[in-house]
Amino acid sequence: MSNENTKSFYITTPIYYPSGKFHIGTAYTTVASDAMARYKRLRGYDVRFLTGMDEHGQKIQEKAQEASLAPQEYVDGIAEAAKKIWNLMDISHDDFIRTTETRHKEGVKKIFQTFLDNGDIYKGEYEGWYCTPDETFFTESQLENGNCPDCGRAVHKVKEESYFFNMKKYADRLIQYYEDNLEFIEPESRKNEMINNFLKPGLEDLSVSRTSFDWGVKVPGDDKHVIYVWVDALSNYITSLGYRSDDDSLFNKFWPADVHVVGKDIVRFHTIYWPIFLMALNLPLPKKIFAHGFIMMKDGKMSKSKGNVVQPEMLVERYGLDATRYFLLRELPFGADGVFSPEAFVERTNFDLANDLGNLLNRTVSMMNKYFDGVIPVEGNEPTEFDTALQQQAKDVIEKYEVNMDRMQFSMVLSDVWSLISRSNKYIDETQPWVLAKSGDDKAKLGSVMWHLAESLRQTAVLLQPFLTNAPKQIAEQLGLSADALSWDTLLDSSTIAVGTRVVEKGVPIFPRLEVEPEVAYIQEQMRGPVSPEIKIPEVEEVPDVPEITIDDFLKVDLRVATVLACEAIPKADKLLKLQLDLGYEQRQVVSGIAKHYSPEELVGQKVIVVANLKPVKLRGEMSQGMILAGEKDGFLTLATVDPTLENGAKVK
RNA sequence: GGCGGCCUAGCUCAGCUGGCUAGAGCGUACGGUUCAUACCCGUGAGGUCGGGGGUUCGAUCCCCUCGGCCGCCA
Repeated sequence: MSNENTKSFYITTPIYYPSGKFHIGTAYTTVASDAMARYKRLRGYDVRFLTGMDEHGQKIQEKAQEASLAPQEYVDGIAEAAKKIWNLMDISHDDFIRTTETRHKEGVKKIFQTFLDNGDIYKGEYEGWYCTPDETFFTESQLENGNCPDCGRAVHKVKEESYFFNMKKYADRLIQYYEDNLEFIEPESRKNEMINNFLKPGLEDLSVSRTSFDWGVKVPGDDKHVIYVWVDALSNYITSLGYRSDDDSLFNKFWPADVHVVGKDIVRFHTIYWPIFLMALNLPLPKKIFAHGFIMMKDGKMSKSKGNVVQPEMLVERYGLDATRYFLLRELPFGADGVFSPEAFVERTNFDLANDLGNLLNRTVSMMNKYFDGVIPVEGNEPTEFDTALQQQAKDVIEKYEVNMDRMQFSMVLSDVWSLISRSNKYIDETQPWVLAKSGDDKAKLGSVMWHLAESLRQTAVLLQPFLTNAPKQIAEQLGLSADALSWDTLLDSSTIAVGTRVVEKGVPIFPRLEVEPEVAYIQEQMRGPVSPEIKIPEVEEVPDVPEITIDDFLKVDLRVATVLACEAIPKADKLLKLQLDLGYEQRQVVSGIAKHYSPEELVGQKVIVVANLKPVKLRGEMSQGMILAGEKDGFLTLATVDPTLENGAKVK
């Protein structure tokens, strides 16, 4: 252990943006990174695991204002909530960086200054369209029907002085780096996307400052400008290590990072901008960017309006942390999207944890007590074919485990570990200990069977440590083993279980079996229910400045009640639905941007309000004669409803 | 519209550079067992590997094409 050649391992999660809640997707990223960090520690690496919060930006400034808080107070509250949930999830991070901390801000200033000094940054003028709620800029051509392509809300034109980073200068070097480091971006498909969509067509310079708000790090020597999100946020990976501070020993030890774990939505920033910033700083690039997928629900993405948001706290509180972590890491292939369903969660917990693993431990402990007064017997002298098969399985699993762990294929690793658990259950059937117990003279043979079971469970416990944070300890406790018996080095050391080790007298099931239907119903209920009050930020609806109109202006709008007769999606347009409406006096077709909020089926038969005298327009090749009204909140659209007794064609005023 | 990916048993998915009777889990039918959390173990049924064409001695795996789904970009 006291080896000065100990290898280091630096792993990071993204720093999360305080949008007011931590759903299960955020927990997923963090738990997966945690599993990797724990594994590397288990293997003797000197690990540094970083997570944190991205606390600057216009949106936060506004949210704080709405909540009548200073921005700092606002983010302080959320940072506390974040720390609380990571504590709940047993996240073993070594550091928690907040971009509002001095250590970070000082680092960012130095980094920006270097870019300026080296001529990588120049001052220019930015022109584009800005979506305030999304805090994103768009070019003219990116807009959809003149609105934000992400959320469909109105955008406004902005033109401001800005600093730009000259990306082109480093593009070739970056491509070369991709080629020299084939495993830099995983999964590989993400790399192809970056090359085909950004690098091949040529990089555009990146705007790296803003003057429209001031909640951020000021540009050195130009207070009007705030350093914009990506330079600020990405730098956390090195400022947290004390890069260019008085003490940069951590930086020297841990940089370059071994892996930045990110969601697939921010791959571009981590595989293009971040490496280029590092090149401009003349620093080595991270070894790997691993992009994981999203947790989807059966009916698509999680959203409040669909009532399918899963809060990790809810799962942990009712089913325990291990069951929650197990589900996330086992059910979803790391790197691809996966689906959460209450049924799958309950079944995984029952089948894998309760029936296979929990029950194996329980029956083993029970037999030790029944046949050997609770003392684990010694290994037999001559292994039977069953013993050999069991041990071989363990060896095979360990071998695959190491390979797949390095590839961060957590679901595969767990599946392999369960093949050892299954093999152990089968081993009991093969050896039939209860038969051996009856024929008194096979005591040694029976003892050997018991030893093999204990050993196999011990190995399982060792292997599960990166994933489950309680079960391995519980297994060791019930078997009467010390913590030392769970170190990686003991995996294949058959002398680890000390002679005379005594198991607990009564093994309590470590994973109680769940009743399927009530629990599925419970989870569904929670998903529908009000968002947990855990992190409640008072929200005040933004009241936009809209000029007053007269009653005459209003009467120009011909609003009519109509019934949706038919509705279908428009191919190649994921936001648009084509509706056939009955206005009483006529039928007409309207194209509406609500596909993300309503399915065609649920709209048929609905009464809606139509702007009947809107100038017809062609959208995606389809005529739209009018517009249906919907209310919007946080990007979610809800149709304006009408009393069903109002007849089609009735005027609304 | 451009680039890329996917479509394998009822369900969710494995199948590396083409080669024995195409696999796993769940579900299902039947059987075994009792140490155990009504758990565990075994056997069977079930697939024209999206459709069509091609290359090859041989293709789920390569090429072309059609259809459906998805990702990134525009």
